Amino acid sequence: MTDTFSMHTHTCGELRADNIGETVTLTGWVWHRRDHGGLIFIDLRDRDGVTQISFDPEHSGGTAFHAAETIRSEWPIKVTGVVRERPEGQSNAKLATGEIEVLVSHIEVLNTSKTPPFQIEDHIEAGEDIRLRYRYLDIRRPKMMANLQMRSDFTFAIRQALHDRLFMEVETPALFKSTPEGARDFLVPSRIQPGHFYALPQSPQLLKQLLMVGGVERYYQVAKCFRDEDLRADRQPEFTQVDVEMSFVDQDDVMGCIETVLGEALGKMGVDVQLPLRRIQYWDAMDTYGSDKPDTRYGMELHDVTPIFSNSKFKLFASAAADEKTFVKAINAKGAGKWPRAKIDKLADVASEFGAKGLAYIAFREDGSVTSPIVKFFSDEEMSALRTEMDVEPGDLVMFAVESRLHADEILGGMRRHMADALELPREGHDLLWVVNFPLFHWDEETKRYEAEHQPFTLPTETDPDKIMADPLAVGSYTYDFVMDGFEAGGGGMRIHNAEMQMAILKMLGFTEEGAREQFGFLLDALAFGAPPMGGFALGLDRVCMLLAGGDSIRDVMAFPKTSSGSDLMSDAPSEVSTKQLKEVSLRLL
RNA sequence: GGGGUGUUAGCUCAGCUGGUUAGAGCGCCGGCCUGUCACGUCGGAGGUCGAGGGUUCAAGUCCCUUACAUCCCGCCA
Repeated sequence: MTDTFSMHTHTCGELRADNIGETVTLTGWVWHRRDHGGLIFIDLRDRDGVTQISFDPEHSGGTAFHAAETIRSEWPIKVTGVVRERPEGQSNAKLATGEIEVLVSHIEVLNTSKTPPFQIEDHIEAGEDIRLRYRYLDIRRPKMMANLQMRSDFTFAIRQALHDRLFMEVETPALFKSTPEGARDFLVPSRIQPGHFYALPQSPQLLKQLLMVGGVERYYQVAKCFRDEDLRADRQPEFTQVDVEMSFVDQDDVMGCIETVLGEALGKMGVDVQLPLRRIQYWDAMDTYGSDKPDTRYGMELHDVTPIFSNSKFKLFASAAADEKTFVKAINAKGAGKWPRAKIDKLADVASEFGAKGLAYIAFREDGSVTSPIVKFFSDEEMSALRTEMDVEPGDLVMFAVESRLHADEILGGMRRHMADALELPREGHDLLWVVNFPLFHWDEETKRYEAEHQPFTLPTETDPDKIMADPLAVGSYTYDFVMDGFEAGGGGMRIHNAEMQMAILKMLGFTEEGAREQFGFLLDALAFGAPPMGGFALGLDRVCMLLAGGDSIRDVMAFPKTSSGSDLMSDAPSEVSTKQLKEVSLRLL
C-alpha cells in the first residue's frame, strides 16, 4: 500500500529484490552501526522491520559519509538512496529485506539520542523495572512492537466480526456509581458534590443490561475495567474486556454467536479453532481437573478412589469412605515417582498452599519398590485396585487428598497445575473450551452467607424463587466461561430480566429490600419496564493476547502496565497531590 | 494481610567457610579497518555492592530494620 502521508517512500520492512534500482527514502532509528572505516553499514529500524543502509565515500559524498561516522544508536534519521542488490553471497536470510540494501546518497539527522539505558534488542533481556521506567524505549524492541501490533490486529478482527453481525459499539461512562459487591472499587471524589464519590466501573455489566432494556439489542464495547485488588502476572488494576450483550436470545444463541466471532478473530491470528467448542459441565470440570478453568492439553486427571478403601485398615481413608461427604481423590503425576524422597516430601508444602493439611502419596520407583508413608496400611487388593484405577507404571507418583468433594478437587487441581509445571509437561497449540452451568451460589464461610458464584444478575436455571430458597446450593445457572490454555479468558451468562426475581436473588445474597434499592434501584426499575430476555459475554482481551503472544504476563501485551504494587514506574503514579487539590474535593488525609 | 526469590559498573550477571586493589560479557568513549549484518580488532573510562542500623581487628559476604521489583496464597461478584 502506498503511503503518501509520511516523510518516507517505504517502510524499513518493505523493500525486496523487485525494488532494485529504485530511489527510495526511508526513516527510522539507527539500530546497529558497523563502521569498516571506508564503508559503513547501518541497520535502520522502524516498527515494520529493518533495512541495511550502506555508505561509501564514492556514492554517499563527503557529507553523508561523514554523518554516518558520527551518528549513534537510536538517532532517528531520514535517508535517500538507491536500492541495490547485495554482492554475491552477502544476502542475509535472517532479514526480510536481506536481499537488498540502500546505498545512501543523502542523509538527514532528525534528532540525536542519549545512549539508551538498556540495549534495544530482543535477545538481550533487560530487567522489567528498567523496561517499565523507559517503556517508550522498550516498545521499540521488535518483540514488544510485534505484541502491540498483534493486539491491534486481534482487536480489529473482533470488532469487524461483531460489526458484521450487527453489533453496535456503545461507550459507557467511566465515572459511575460504586456498587461494592464484588471487587474493591476505585473511587473518584466529586468536587461539585462534596462527600460524594464516583466509582470506576469494574465492568460495564449493569450499563449493558440497561442498553438491552433500551432496545440496542446487540451491543459491544472494548471497555476498560477497573478493580482495586492485588496484582498478579495475569491481573492488572485496569484491564480491557471486549464486552458483549444480546437480547431476545437464549444461551445457545449467545454461545453460538460468541464462538463464531472468536473463531473468526482467532482464526485470523493463526489459531486453529474447531467449532462448536467443547462444553464441559462445571462439576465435571471440578471432578476431573480440579478447576473451573482446566488446561486439558495434558492428562493427570483426578480420580475418585474412595470405594477402593471402604474396608481399609488405614483409618483416614476408611472413615472417609464411611462419610458420604468426604472423598479420597487422587492424581498420578507420571515421572515424579523418580524424584528423591526429600523433593517429594516438599510437595506437602505446595499442597498446603492449596489448603491441604498434609499430602499422602505413593511413589512407585523404577526398580519396582515403593516409597510411601501410608502404603504399609494397604492390603494387596487395595494396592492392586489402586494400580488399575490410577494406571500406575514405574516412575509414577500418586498423590491423595481426603476432603469434602470441592476441597479435594481444589487441592488436587492445584497440585495438577503445579506438577505439570514442575514436570514441564508439553502443552502444544491452544486449548479452547466452555465451562458451563456454574452453581448460582456458593456458601462463604467467612461472611456466613451465600455469595453469587458468577454475579448477582445471573439467570438461575430454577424459575421458582421459593425452590431456590429451599436449597440454594443445588441451583444451577445459565453461565459459561471461555477457557483458553487453563486461563479464564472470558465469561458470560444469561441475565435475570424480571424485577421480582432480581430482588429475590439480591435478598438471598443478604441485601435488605432498602439496601438493594439503594444500590441497584436503577436496575430494578429498568427491569420492570419490559426488559427483554438477554445474555452476554466479556472477553479478557489482555489474557487472550498474552496467550497469543506466547507470554506468561499480560504486562507484555500492554503498552503501559503497572508494577505489582500498582505503580507506574515511568510517571511515578500514584503520586501525592497538593493540599489545594484535596481541598477542592473536600478531602483531608488521615 | 501472609510466604518465596532478587537488588553488585549504563545493562545482564559472577563474587566460596567474612580477609590485599570487587570481576566477566554486552554497551559506552577513542584508534585501525571497503562487505559487514548481534562486524572484527587494539586501547580506555566506568562501582558510596538498594538504603539504614548492628556484630567483628576486618562485611558485597553474617544479623536486624526498611524500600523497590517479581512469583504465589488470601483477595479478584
